[in-house]
Amino acid sequence: MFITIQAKSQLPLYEQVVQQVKELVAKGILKEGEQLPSVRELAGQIVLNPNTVSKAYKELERQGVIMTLRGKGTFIAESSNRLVDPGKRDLIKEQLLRLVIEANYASITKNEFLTWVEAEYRALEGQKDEN
Amino acid sequence: MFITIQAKSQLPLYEQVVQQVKELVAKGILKEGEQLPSVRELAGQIVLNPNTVSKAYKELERQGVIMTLRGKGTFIAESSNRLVDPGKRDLIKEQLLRLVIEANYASITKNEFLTWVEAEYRALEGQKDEN
Amino acid sequence: MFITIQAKSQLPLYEQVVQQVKELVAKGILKEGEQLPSVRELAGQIVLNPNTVSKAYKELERQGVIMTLRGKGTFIAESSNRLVDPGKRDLIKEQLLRLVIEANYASITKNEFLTWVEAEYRALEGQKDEN
Amino acid sequence: MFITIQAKSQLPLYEQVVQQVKELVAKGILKEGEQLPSVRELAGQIVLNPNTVSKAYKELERQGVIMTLRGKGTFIAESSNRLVDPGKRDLIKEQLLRLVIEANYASITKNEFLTWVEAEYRALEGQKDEN
DNA sequence: GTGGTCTAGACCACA
DNA sequence: GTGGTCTAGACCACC
Repeated sequence: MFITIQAKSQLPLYEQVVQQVKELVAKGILKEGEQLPSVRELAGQIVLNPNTVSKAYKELERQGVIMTLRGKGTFIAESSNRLVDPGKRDLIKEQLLRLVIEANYASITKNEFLTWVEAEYRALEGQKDEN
Repeated sequence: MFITIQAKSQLPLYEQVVQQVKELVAKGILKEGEQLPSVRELAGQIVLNPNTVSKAYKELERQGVIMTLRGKGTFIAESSNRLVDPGKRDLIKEQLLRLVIEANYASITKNEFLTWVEAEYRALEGQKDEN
Repeated sequence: MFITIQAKSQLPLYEQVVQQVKELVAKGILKEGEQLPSVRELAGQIVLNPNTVSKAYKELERQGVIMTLRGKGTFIAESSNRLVDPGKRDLIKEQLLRLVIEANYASITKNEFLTWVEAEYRALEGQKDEN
Repeated sequence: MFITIQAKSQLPLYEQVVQQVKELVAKGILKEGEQLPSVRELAGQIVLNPNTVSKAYKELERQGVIMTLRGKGTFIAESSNRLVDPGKRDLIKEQLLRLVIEANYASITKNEFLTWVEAEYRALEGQKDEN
């Protein structure tokens, strides 16, 4: 699992784990049914408090991205089990508005911004056959 | 001043004020030199504690979006005085990556996402003659 | 009277007037016995509320830099009448310490700082025969 | 942490904290990575409201002097992260001019003033090996 | 009237 | 435990 944590980021540590697992799944690097390292194992690898990793796993499970089989371990769930929070679309649109305004203040042009979006979607689509 | 606060949002109240003022300025609805409502006045309008509004104004001043004249009030600053925090571009790119992944999980297609970006940039450019 | 006011400065407007009059006196541009413009006159020139100018004159009078002759006007006082607040030396030393630390954080070298001091003292000494 | 607050000073309490932390860092007494006392702890020590200390820490963080790790505490930042506000040099020069004029009125000679500057710069350079 | 500072005390998310 | 946010209410300097 290639997860890197930045202690200084404003994003909570457990959220960083959540985001990166979701990114790895979206890119097809982690595939359905694949087993994740245990909480303690991952906590050791990325030097985090196990409670923090546990919180990340709980959130991932809530979203239906992973599932825990008691006594067996944690696995990537089937994509059909994913949960999309109601109002998520609106929330994303709202956050996008904020981001565009901030980009505008940072003198980032529309074209530059669009290029970024394209690049990031392309990174996802490359290996995304099963999503 | 058309500012609306959503108590339920995860975004801090003072940040909501900051964002909305920046949006109004970016859209040209608030113009350079224009006076903002006083801290107490705005606090009354949007039903917030004056300290919270004050915090928002302080942050806006730090970013060079507004300026305060002692004893006189608060005004929209010249755009040349704007301050962009170092590393802001990278931060935006990072947040955009997160947003694209979330959009992907919410089944928002690339085209849809791009359309949103275009629309929001257009809303900014529409009235931005003097900025 | 060559006085310029910067509305944006954090220094109070009346203090700016006080400082600049003291500077003009220290440089010998305003000489003992010379008459100052009236409060209203000066307020008109530098576009300030007369109350603000009045406050500046009161402070200058308190420090013994100027004196008011009722019905006649306001004049530069004799230097022997000047008042130095007790503890002023310590206060200046303290402020200098703050300034040196700030200079240090702004990457201003000792030599650069010393050069500035020399230059500013020289500007005062040039015409200062009667101080 | 040797911080002392003077209630009578014209300088705001939180600014006194900011200045003194910057002084301790500049003198090398507080080193990179070192942990600062918690907001509540320092507030208790110097008998201030935690909010006031928090405000000081926020300002120090804004200047890149310290950094906070969520849930962990506050630490001295790497000196490479320091932020110098634009126009800071000019501001310092301006304040220096004011100080020199005040010194002049307080009968402080150029040599005396220069000696003070030298002494204070020396106090900074003495222990600054790793900055 | 304006904004700036400070206190007191509450609640919350994060680790 | 940590810092972050918010409210309520007070006092002050400046204009």
